[in-house]
Amino acid sequence: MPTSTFFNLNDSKRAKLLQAVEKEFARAPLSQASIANIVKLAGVSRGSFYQYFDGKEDAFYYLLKLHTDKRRAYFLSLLRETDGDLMASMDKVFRVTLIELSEEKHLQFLKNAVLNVTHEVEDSFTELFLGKHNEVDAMNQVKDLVDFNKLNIDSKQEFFHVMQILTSVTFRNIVDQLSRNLSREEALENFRIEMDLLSKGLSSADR
Amino acid sequence: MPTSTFFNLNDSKRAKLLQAVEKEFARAPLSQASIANIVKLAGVSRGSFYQYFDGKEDAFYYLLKLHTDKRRAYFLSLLRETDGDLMASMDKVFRVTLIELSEEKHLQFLKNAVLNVTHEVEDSFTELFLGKHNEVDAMNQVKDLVDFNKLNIDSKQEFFHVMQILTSVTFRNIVDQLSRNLSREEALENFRIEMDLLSKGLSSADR
DNA sequence: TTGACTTATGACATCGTGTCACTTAATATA
DNA sequence: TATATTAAGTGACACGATGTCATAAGTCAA
Repeated sequence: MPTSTFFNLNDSKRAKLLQAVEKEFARAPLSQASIANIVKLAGVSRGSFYQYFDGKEDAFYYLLKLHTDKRRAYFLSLLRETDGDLMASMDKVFRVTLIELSEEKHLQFLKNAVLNVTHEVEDSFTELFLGKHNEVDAMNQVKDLVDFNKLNIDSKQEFFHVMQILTSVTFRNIVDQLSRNLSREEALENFRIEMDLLSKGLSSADR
Repeated sequence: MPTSTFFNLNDSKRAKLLQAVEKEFARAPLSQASIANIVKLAGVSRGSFYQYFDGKEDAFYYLLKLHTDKRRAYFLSLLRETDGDLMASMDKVFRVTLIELSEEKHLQFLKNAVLNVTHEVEDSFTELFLGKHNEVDAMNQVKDLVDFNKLNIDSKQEFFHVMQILTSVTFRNIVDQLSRNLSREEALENFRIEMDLLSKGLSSADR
């Protein structure tokens, strides 16, 4: 996390910094981004950067967190709108993310993030839906909203795994769309097929 | 891919090189590994290294490929043994991988690879089961072996997506085991639950 | 004004990368 | 065998990036 010094900054300076960080991480993936570029863009000295952040990873993950926090809030609002229909909410969030990825100005940053996904990044996306493993609140928040009757589960313990599965598959679909440059229609169709398969089950024995 | 010069090397020298590469990537993840260490371990000059590989990424992915090729062959043999039972084969491959990860000497290298998974690494693992997207052969090899009657699919097109789903979920379970340091029992139990859920379907509506 | 504390700076030591002119070895050719 | 040609091996070097540190500048309260 950024230091308190960073959060003490006045709004405009903080914003300028974040803008510079985003621009650099949009230009290049984490491993190739350079602090020299960030400080040049932000118009601050190299020393200052290290007073705000631990290093470029710190800046990167903070920025990513800002993005995922927003999406997470959106996901929760969807759960409310759909009376806790998990599959429907997941479906909607996927669609909206696809559209945003092909439009919004943050595209290139997110693309770099997704395509160079490290374990931490993937976790960060998992948090999008589940919240931190230790942050019991966040997980419970989702739990409270979901209508379990719409799900084919016997115990509440299984719910956690349903979320794991849905997150893995959804995330993979997003990565696929970006890396294989699928059209939006193709990506949506692929996702629909996989959600159907998940709904109805993969094994004929269980029918 | 390594250069032809590399493949022209005599066996012992090539082996020594690969050993050095593996040792360094076991010590540190891709981004922190250094070529200086590799050449020191292998007893060759820096210039030579660049005559064999394009850079450290090249060496890393080549080594990873050697590992996944082996596992892929094993997966195919399992499909033969189980008369094309996809779920059972997947289950077995997961179990065996877990055991190997906690025993074999390659543990640390694979751990570093898995935990710092970039998109390419994940793809590489997907290839484990599916083969390269362009390598039609490999995908067909799997297709030929799988008993479709055991799967709840209407078309052969859906088979591709079944594989995608199973791969994502299995891969995520392996990552989880390593990153959260689960006991083998916990990891197996989690995986069993998720495979069951996948088999029977997530939605109550489809029952 | 002084002192205490926070913020800002950029030069610097250190390390890693990729290249290149050059040497050495191997192989072919006459 | 002598010579030409091609392949393999080398390490010094230029370049760029990182993280630190001594020092300067700003802020605020007594």
